Parts: sequence; C-alpha cells; structure tokens
Amino acid sequence: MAASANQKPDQTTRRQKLEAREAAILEAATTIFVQKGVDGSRMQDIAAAADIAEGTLYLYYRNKQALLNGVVGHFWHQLTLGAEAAVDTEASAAKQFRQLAEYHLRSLLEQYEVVDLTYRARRSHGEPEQQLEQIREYVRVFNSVYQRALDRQELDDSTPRWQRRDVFYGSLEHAARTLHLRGEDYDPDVVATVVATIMPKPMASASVGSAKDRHSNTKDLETRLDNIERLLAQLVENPKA
Amino acid sequence: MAASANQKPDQTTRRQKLEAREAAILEAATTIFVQKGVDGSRMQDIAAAADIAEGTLYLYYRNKQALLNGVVGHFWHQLTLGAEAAVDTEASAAKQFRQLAEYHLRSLLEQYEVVDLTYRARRSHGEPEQQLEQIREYVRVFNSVYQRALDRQELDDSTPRWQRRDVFYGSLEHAARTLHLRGEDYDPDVVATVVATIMPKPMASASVGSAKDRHSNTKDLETRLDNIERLLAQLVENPKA
DNA sequence: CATGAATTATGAGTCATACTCAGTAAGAGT
DNA sequence: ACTCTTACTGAGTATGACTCATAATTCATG
Repeated sequence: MAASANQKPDQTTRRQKLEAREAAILEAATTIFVQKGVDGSRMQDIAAAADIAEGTLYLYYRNKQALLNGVVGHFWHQLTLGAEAAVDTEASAAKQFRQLAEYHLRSLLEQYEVVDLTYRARRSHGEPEQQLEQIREYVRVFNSVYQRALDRQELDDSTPRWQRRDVFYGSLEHAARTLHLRGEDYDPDVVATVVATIMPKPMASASVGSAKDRHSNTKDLETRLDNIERLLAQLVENPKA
Repeated sequence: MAASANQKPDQTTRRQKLEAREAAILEAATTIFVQKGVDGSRMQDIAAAADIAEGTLYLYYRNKQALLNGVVGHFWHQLTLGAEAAVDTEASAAKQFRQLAEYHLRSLLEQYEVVDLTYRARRSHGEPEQQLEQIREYVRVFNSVYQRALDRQELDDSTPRWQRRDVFYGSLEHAARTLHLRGEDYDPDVVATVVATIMPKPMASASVGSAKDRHSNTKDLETRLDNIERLLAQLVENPKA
C-alpha cells in the first residue's frame, strides 16, 4: 500500500525508504498479530518478518501498544477510502446507506481478525480512553451520507443522528460477529434490515411467506429496485453475452 | 455473593472458606483490572488486594487470562440474574423488551469499565475463538422474552430472531459507548428507539408513530415489481430466446 | 487428641520478552 | 576525503507472569 506512485523500480529517496519501511512494518505486524494474537506475538518476530532489527521497530513505534494502534489505525483508514469509493453520492439516500452497509458488513466479515484487534487498541496505558482517530474518520463517511440525506429531505430528523448511527454500526457489527461465529457468509438480508431500520419507512413491509432462499430477499422494495437497476445495466452493457 | 446462607458469623467449613477466597479474588481482580487495565495490573497486586500470596492465585486460576475470564464471566452472570429480575413476564412484549433494554443500557453505562474488559476475554491463546459461556447465558434472557412474544403473537417472525437480537444488543452497546464517551447519563430515548426497531410498527405505546395504512398501495407496487423482476431475470439468463 | 495423609498456601526463584542504549553504518553537505 | 546528522543494530536490562519445593492447615482416623 504505497502512499504515492513509484517513480522507479527501486525507491531511492530517503523519504521513500522510510515510508517503505513503515509500510513493511505495518504489514508484518498485521500478519503476525492476526496469526498469533497480540499477546502471542513477539516484537522479535514482527521485526524479523519486517526484515529489520528489533530495536528499529522502536524507532517507528514507541511500544507494542503503539504498534497495535498503528496497525488498527491503518486498517480503518483503508476502510475509509474503500467506503468513500463504495458510496455513490448521486444515488438515493436509501441506496447510499445500503452501499455503505454492504461495504461495511463485507469488510468486517472478510477481515474479521483485524477488526478484532480493534478492541485492544485504545487507552495507551491509563487515563485517556479515546477512540482511535481513524475510526472517527471512518464514521464521517456515515455522517456525510446522513447529511446529504437530510439536505435532500430524503430523511427526517425525528431521531437524533447519533442514535441512528449507533443502530447502524452496532447492528452491523453484531451481525458480523454472528455470521462469523456461524461460519456463514455475507448476508444481504442483514443489510436490508439495517437500512430499513435507519430510514423511517412509510410502508409496512408486507411479509411474504417463507423466504429462506437466497433468491428472494424481497423484504425491501428499494433493494429490489436496486436489483432491477443492476440487471438493466447488465443488459444494456451486455445485450448479447 | 455467597451461594447459600451463612450458618455462623465466621464461615468455617472448608467449602465455604474456598468460596469466600474465590469471591475475594474475583472482587480484587475486578477492582484492579478496572483501575489499571489488564496490562497495567500485576498478579502481585491482585494477590495483595485479595490478601493472599501470588502463588495462591494460580491455584484458583490457571493464568492471567483465565482470571480475566473469571472476572468477566462473573459480571455477565450477575447481569443475567439482574435482567431476569427486571423483566416482568406477565407484561406485554413491548414492555418486556423495554424493561430489558433499559436494564441492559443502565448496566452497561454504570459498569462501563467492566464491560470493556469483556473484549479482552476470549480465545485462550490460540484457536477456539468462542463466546464466554456466561454471555450466551445472558443472551438467553432476550431469547425468552422473544419466545414469549412469539407465543402470544405480539410479534411476527418476518425477520429472523438473530437479526433482531443483533440490532437490539448492537444498538444498545454502541449507544452506551456514545453516551459514556460524552459523559452523559442513561437516555430513555435510546431505549424507545431500539424497542420500536425490534417490534414491527403497530405497537409500542412509548413511541409516537404515525401509522398510515398504505397497505394496498404497497401491495400493488410489490405485484408490479414481481412481474418486472421475473421478466428481467428471464432476459438476463436467456438474452435471445 | 495425636498422627498423618490430603489439601491448600506461600514466596523466592526461573524464564520469557518488552524495551533501552552504547555503538555502528549510511547518507548528505562541504 | 571529512564531518554531521540521521537511521539502524542487537546484546543487555528490567519487569512481571508463572513454577515449585516447602510449609501450614484441615480433617478423617484410631
């Protein structure tokens, strides 16, 4: 994950070398932490995996906790970039929430082990008790979607934003845990439920009978409209294939 | 929290003494863990606080992780007892959910630091990755309320139970975190929102909901969507035929 | 109440590992 | 080449989790 484009096959400037080292450290640390857990990982091993001496590690991160924070912070930063890309700011508010929810749930599931590290990253060693900066950054993606929805009057403000946000992230987080524990995959149904919860919906979802099949998650009308849009786009771009 | 009533002012039987020690250890460990965090707590200090030698600690708990599990497990067990007491099984389903939600949110807020320890209790030192037994026990309280609601037909089963459960606990958990970070107190509004989310619309005497009946309208839309989807699916899979 | 066998408690010692620091290498500027 | 600064190194130190030989307690016996 180099920050900027490579100019030449081998990075030469001092700055670039340092950044490459830092990236290598983060990658190594992520791997080892995920593999062996935080307590099971020795700084020695992480250094070896990053191909540097143990002491060098401490030039980049004050201590193990800081390294963990770095790993987790990096992860959430990447997640922010992905989320911003996943949301189509032109689409309807419901669709944007759905895109964000889908991206979020997918990511949590795919990188469950890294997410798990998040819970150990916090409070350096005493008082502060604060969120990681990068997590707050990530939440801003939700805030943007929310604000646009308000501006366009596609969402009323009958419920405080933070409450809806907590429902959104809280539900998805727990759903991810449940799905992971069961060894199940991404479930579009969850996204539909959560989005329907966030957006006050004028309609009472008429319940169709048994819809266990993956085909008919026909809970949310908007979800179905999405599907139609996607199918249409498919047809338009690939009329024959 | 002695299991049974004391027979005499000073506990004399072997069993009682051991149980008292165990309780003392848990209490001491809880205090120290909360005060200094898991990494900041030395087994030495915990032993001292429990008024025993360090080695004795290891007769009761295999290692620090096991001790942490003990502390957290004890906490959730107590929470289960409290939750069962807080729910009136005769009341309406909505009310029971509200009682449980209120109790849950209050407890999370009041003992936020202990709850925080929960995230570190898991995976002994490698593979298993499983919930604490006592947490599963706690969740059963929700399941009971849910089952009663179903039996009495105060709740439809249009959404899977686990999804509603994740919304319930996930939302409350995040709300607790938010309120705690802001230094705010228990907020009844959150409970109302969460319960309204769990229970499909028509109910909930707490929250005000404008339930306008658009049922026919919705149904109409659904029928039309069904047709369109079917046609599209045919087209996509069989472009020419 | 002795006696001793089982159980429970002790804390000095062991050991693994996070972190330090005196010394070395590698650039950059002259 | 020579400094001066910045970056790296890994043997060494300190800390704290865990062990274990020994001691104290408890309790079932004669």
